[in-house]
Parts: sequence; structure tokens; C-alpha cells
Amino acid sequence: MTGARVLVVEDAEAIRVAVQTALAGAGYAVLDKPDGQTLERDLRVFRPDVVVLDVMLPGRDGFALLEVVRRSSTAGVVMLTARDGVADRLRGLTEGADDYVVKPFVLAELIARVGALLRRLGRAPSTVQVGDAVIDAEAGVVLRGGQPIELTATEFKLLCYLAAQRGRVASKTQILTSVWGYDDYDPNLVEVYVSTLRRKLEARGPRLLHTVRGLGYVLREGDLGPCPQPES
Amino acid sequence: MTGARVLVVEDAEAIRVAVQTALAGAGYAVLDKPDGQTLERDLRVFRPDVVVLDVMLPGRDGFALLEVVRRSSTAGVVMLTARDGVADRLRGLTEGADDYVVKPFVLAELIARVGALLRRLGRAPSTVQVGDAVIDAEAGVVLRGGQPIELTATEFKLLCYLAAQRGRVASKTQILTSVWGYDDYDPNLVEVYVSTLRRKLEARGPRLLHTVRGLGYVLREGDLGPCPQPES
DNA sequence: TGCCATCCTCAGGTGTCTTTCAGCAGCGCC
DNA sequence: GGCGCTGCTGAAAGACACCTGAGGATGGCA
Repeated sequence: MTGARVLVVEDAEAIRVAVQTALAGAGYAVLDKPDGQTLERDLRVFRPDVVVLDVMLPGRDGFALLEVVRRSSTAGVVMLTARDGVADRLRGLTEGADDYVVKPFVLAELIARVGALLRRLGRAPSTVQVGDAVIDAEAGVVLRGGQPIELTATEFKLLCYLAAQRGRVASKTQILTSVWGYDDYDPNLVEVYVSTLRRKLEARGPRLLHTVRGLGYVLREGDLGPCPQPES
Repeated sequence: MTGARVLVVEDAEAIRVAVQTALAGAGYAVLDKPDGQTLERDLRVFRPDVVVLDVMLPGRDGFALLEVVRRSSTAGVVMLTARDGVADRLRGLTEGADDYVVKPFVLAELIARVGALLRRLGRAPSTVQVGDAVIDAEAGVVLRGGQPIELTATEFKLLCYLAAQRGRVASKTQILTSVWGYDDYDPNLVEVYVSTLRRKLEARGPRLLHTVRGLGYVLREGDLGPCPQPES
């Protein structure tokens, strides 16, 4: 998960930028391109671990590009397919995409699938640990102190997002766009879910999900209390 | 990539000190430890961008520590392996180190590899250091002398702005537009926040946030007489 | 169809932060 | 030294951010 490289090829600028931002926020190094013009070069120089490929592209389409990726790299491929492109979807998988996401999609889903693919490729660990809590995004399991914690789907997605950002402050806007796919701003929705998530997490230990007033939320162990000299 | 943080875990003191000195000289903030005793804590508090890890360590060995790094941080890892530890080398890479350096090594090589890894991770450093204060914009944390300082959101934004400008004088107008987004001019608002910020910062050390009468404010170490040539 | 879990909205309560104001201190120019 | 200007800081009220309980809407499942 850490520092893996992801190449995004998508012509629609709004989507490309959103995906780029979301993946970068999840800790990946991202290179984004509007088309496959320089694909060979990008594969050689950037050496992505995963390529996110739109099916419908001007010039060479996604399937042609998939071929290229397969021939000249070992990267995994996630394809973006149109809503009802059933034929596309089948073709994408049979022709060897590793996974696909159907448009319109929530950014959190794409991030999760990229993460899952990296894990399958053996290039990323499958669990994240914060304090005594273990979050396994792939298995859909959360443990605290060795005991499983039951979460609803939304709570789990929220926790996974915060886990991917662990140590970094995530604003409510970022959370809303990444977990819910909303871009209108209703901070209360996030607050409500933070509240229920805390109730479940804190039944087994001290606070891990901290409020940073005016900025957002962070997942981290402890309050950072007195700590050792970081400068040497 | 100056200003990135590097954690070094190496038991041989001669090597550790040499590496520490070389990396510090290359512009990184370095924390060095002889073993992995406090690794979790160091990861959490120091939030390194890269960890340099010796394979052979007393207590938990390098591979066990690598696991810990992967689970509880997003740092990249460079492993130090013995000369002919071919098995080690393979194991290190397959178990997910991002790079390795074979002992004995030239310091320049290690520095080059750390630099390359940072570039691959696309990790823009998120911290700024001024004197003994460390401002981590991403984590929403300010440390002085290793101790965290509690700031409100506005104080924090103001400090981040001044930190980004460190060494340069920022006028009250610039500050108002950049931090508050206001374009009407009420200098007192800035003065009030400078005042509260100073009270909190100076509880732990000498003045860092200086008034330049008639011009604005600067963040820098020391009083610095007439010649403003800060080393950054 | 009816039940249940989950999702989302709403509204009230609480505590903190922001901003303004006003008075005081310090600097520099005459 | 006197005066005006700039900067500092304490106090206060109004605004804002956050938390949480309650309940309606939705969708899956028997």
C-alpha cells in the first residue's frame, strides 16, 4: 500500500483529477494522463504497480492499451467501465484486466480495489494497525485487543479511509468525497458516523479516532502526550 | 526533498553515527536508534518518510521490524544487509523492503538511495522546522523541544503560513488574505493571533515569531541583527 | 406484506473559538 | 520630553463546531 505507484489513464478531466487526488491522498504516487499516447514510455519510466484504465478513450481504446500494459510491464490493471457496458465488462475481464469498477463510482471503492489488487499482487500488506486495533480492509474485519468489532458497511468504509490516512488529519470534506462520493457539504453526516464508530471502538480501549477541531479527524494512538526528542 | 524525516535503526554505533551525520548533512531530519525497542512510538511521533533498517539487530531483527513499519506507518524502507547475505537480500525485497544497500557501503550510495526512494514515493515533506520547533501541517501537530503544543485551528493555520514563509517577512495584509481569506484590512485580528500564538510557543523556548515593525512578522530562529540571511 | 438493520436528517445542548473593542506599552520623530 | 503611530493584550459576547438522541426513509429478506 505504501508508496506504490499508480498510473491513471482517463480522458474526462473531472474524473481524472478526482481519482488522482484521492489516490494521492491514500498514499500512492500517482501519474495521470488523458490518453495512452505515451503509455509505453510511462510504463518504462514510471514503472507503475497498478494501471487504472478507462475503457472509452480517444485514439487507442482501453483494450488496446491493456494489451500494451500486459506486454511491457507486470503492473496490475483496473478498468473503468461505463454503467451498462455489460459487454465491455465481460470483455475487460476475459481479456485480462485484474479488476474493474463501474462508473459512476465512489472514490473509496476505487481506492479499495486498487489496494486489494496491490495486496493480491503481493506488493502491499493487507492489514493496517493503529494502537491495539487491526483493520483488514480486504477481509472486512476489525479487531481490537484481539476481539472482533462489528461494524456496518458505512462505518467500515469510514474506518478504512481513516486507516489509510493514519497519522494524517482528514477533513470532513475529504471524508465526504472519498467515503460517500458527495461533494455537497453536510458535516453532520460525518459527525454522526464518527460518533457511532467511536462508541464501538472505545468499548474496547482508549480513543483512537481524535477530533482536531476546525481541521477534521485523525486516527492515531494516544494523545501524543510527552514524547521523546525527535531531533537528533 | 529536503526536510524529509529519516529514522535510522542500526546497532553498530560507528555506522549509526556516520549515517546520521551524512543524512543530516544532506538536509534530512534524522532520528537514530540502536534498536527497535521504541519503534512503534518513534513511527507515531516522528512520522519518518523513510526508515533505514539494519537486518541484523539484537532483539527483534530487521524483518520483524519491517513488518511493524509496514503495519503502522506509510514510510518507505531501505534495508542494510550483510555483504554476502544473498538470502537476506532476496528475503528483504520479497518481504517488502523498498530498497536495500549492501554492507560495507559508501555513505553517498545510501544517501542517493534514500533520495531516490523519497522521489519514488513522491513524498513532499510535510514538516517544517524552525529552531527547535517542528510544524507538521499534514498531521496537524506542532512540537517544540519534542513536546506537543496545543493550538486552535486558526492559530495553526497562521503558524503554517508563517512556517511556509520562514525567514521572509509576511505583512499583515498578506497574512489576512492567505490565512483568513479576507481582503478588508483589520491588522488587529492578526495581532491578536500573533499574541496568543507567541504565548503558547514561548512557554517552551525563546522567541521564534518576530515583529518587524512597519512591515509584518517573520518566523525564524534567534533575534538576528541587521542582516537577514536565514539558512534554509 | 411485515420485519429488521442501516442510513440519513434534524434539532437541541454544550463548550470552545473567533472577533471586536478598548486601554496600555513601546518606538521614533520632532 | 512630548506626541503620534504602531503594536500588544485582556475581556466579553456572539458565532461556530461538535456531539448525540430521536425518528423517518430505504432496502433486503423471510
